[in-house]
Amino acid sequence: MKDQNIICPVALTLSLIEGKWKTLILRDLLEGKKRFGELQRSVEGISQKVLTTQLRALEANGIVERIAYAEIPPRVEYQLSPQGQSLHAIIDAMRIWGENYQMLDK
Amino acid sequence: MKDQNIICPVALTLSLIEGKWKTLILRDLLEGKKRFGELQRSVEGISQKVLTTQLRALEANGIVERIAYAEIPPRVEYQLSPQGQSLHAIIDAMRIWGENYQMLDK
DNA sequence: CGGTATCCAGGTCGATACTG
DNA sequence: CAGTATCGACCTGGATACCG
Repeated sequence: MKDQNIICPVALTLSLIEGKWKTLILRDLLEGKKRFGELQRSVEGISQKVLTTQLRALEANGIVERIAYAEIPPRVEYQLSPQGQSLHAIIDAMRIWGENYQMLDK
Repeated sequence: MKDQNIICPVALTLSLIEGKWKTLILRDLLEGKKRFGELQRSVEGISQKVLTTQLRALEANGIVERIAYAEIPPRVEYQLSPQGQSLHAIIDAMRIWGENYQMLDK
């Protein structure tokens, strides 16, 4: 957790969802529960290591929940926590803003 | 502009406001027009070089406007563009979310 | 299947010095 | 006052190989 987050809640929120991949992961998890392999396919171009890192970070921050089944072969599912679900409105707002922004050319 | 922004408007929006300093700069500019030196004092800890870089990036993306006066000593003011103003709701939403998040300890 | 371990490349940020 | 220039440190992310 960065130092500035203490004084700037905006930076706090942002720190939880920023980065090259987190929004893409969240976008997919907003659709519902997903397995590790599913995420790796839907978040195109991400490596195993980085997907693991990002999911661990989201989990540590209470945004996603990890459910491991004791099976052979192993199965692990990820889903948004209630905290994560509550980001839905913000992500939607950013999506809409981004779509408008795109239409003004650039 | 990153490649994924083409397919993910959320990532597009995020790319414009993320980073260690941009939210802090935007937070201050939401209050109104500011001079370079004012920003450097209110965004505590930022170096001249980085503040310049960040402002240039925000300007290039149409979020802030730069007004230089041909005076001695020089005077430069920065203010949000209409596009930048339209981020207000999103930044507010993130601030509120962050405040709630903080209260759940962590 | 769902990870770790290792090593490396690129970019961002910081410190410092200098300038119109 | 409001920058630019230079150099170096750190950190994120990428490639690849291996593991329970």
